Amino acid sequence: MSSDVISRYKKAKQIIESGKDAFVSKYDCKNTVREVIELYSHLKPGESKQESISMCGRIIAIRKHGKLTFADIRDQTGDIQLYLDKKRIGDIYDFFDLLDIGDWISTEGYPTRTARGELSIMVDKLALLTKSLRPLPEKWHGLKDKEVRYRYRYLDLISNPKVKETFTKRSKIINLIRQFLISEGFMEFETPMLQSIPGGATAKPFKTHHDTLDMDLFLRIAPELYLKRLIIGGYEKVFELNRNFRNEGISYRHNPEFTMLEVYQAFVDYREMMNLTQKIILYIIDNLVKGRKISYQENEIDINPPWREMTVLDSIEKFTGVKLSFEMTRNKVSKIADEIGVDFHEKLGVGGIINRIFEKKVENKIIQPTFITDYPKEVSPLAREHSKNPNLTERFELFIGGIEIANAFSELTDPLDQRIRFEQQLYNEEIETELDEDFIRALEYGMPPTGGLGIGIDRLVMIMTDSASIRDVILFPHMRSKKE
RNA sequence: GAGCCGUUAGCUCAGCUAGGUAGAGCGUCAGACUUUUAAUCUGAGGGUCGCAGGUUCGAUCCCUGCACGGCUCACCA
Repeated sequence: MSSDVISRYKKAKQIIESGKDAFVSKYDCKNTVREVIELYSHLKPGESKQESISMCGRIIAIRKHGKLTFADIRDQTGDIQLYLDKKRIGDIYDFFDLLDIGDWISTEGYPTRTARGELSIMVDKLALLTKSLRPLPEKWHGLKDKEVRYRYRYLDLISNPKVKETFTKRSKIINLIRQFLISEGFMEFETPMLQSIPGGATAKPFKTHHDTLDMDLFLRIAPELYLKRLIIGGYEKVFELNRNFRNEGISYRHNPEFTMLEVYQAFVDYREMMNLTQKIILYIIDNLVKGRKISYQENEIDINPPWREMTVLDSIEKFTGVKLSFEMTRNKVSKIADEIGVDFHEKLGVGGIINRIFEKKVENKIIQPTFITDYPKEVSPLAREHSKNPNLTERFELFIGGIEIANAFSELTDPLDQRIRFEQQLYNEEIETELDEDFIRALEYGMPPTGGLGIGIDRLVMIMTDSASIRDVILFPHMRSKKE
């Protein structure tokens, strides 16, 4: 045990032996720091106001000057300085010697502005709420070690104000999305996270087992097929905003569990989903930051519409100079892929290879908000065939900052076509799963024309908070366990 | 899964080029101090140098393996 910890334990013992509580059960905190700062912003240096203030907070700095001590405390709303004068509060002043940075305290006093211009509380009463037994990371350099920051995120939140800002924004973004969709007449539902056939996407699922039913279950990779059942059931505007799980690699934009918004609306197509996507993101940005320009990593991104729209083929031509067509032979397309250094699975057809070229050569270059359209049917097993070209689907993806943010399509409502697509998918993907007959059955009862949209919330938060890695917008990212 | 890099005091980091069992700042502890806000000044304590082997008279330093992490790639509609 370090000397810091030992000394804190000693102080805690001393406090308890003196008859005080080092871990009290509650306290009625009447004022927040922000309130106090706003209420008394008018005080001039040297001026005081004889009004009693009662606050709670964590000690984040102590500056002792003999018979005078300054301490900064922090609550959720901000930081404020305490002014302790031994002449005014002899016993409390001595008691304060047993307190450390990190301790939670309650305090009462009156507001005053010091000669140096710092709004402070002249302390009359002060009590310990919770003793902190471990030292917090150093105040000036903060906590930098990424392993410690991710493993002990609470320390990261205490030490790095920007981190706290990021997660505050994340919470607001999620709240704004719900607020917007509900105001537009959508209803939020919760569909199974444990599914017997993981569908709605192609990804390796996490497997688990239910003992009583004695059946294998999978953590969902997407809620899609269940939300569509709700459309079939007669709800016309539905959404779900919750976690998906994919048992795949971790990268700056992939985490095994991630948060997804899925929205379905009856009687509309993917063009309307495009409008909705834009409306959601504009609603967020207008309620979150000033203006519609944000900087993401090295780039300035202009969220102000209209957003660019480009087909998959046009975007490939723009960024690689290569002209492709879905009417080309597989031989020709695969040769081109080889030439520009894109490898691909041998089972892929023309559409699959073109999609692969797009992913490898284009995606991360699309910085400004751009809707990419006309995705090949081969890689869109749940999307309706394009009305003008049977090789394509009515689908778009939205890219911002080089990251795929949204994916949407006019939903495939034809159960016969859906069966064929599922069968092709099972053949192509080598995923150990079975055809979801129950979903086909649901489609057979009739799904109205429907537009569907998925937005990757973690990635959207990355863009909105200028975070380079998805782990910076997930509070507790997964780590290997570490023996201590 | 692969490559590269990292792991030294509570935190942030030096030291390793050329092997001789470790330093700084902040924090801690003791003392001084009635207007500080990275307070200041004086002094003290604090280390299994990630873990395990190997080479060596001697390893934080060189070598091997392992653990954990980071970045990049792979995987990922």
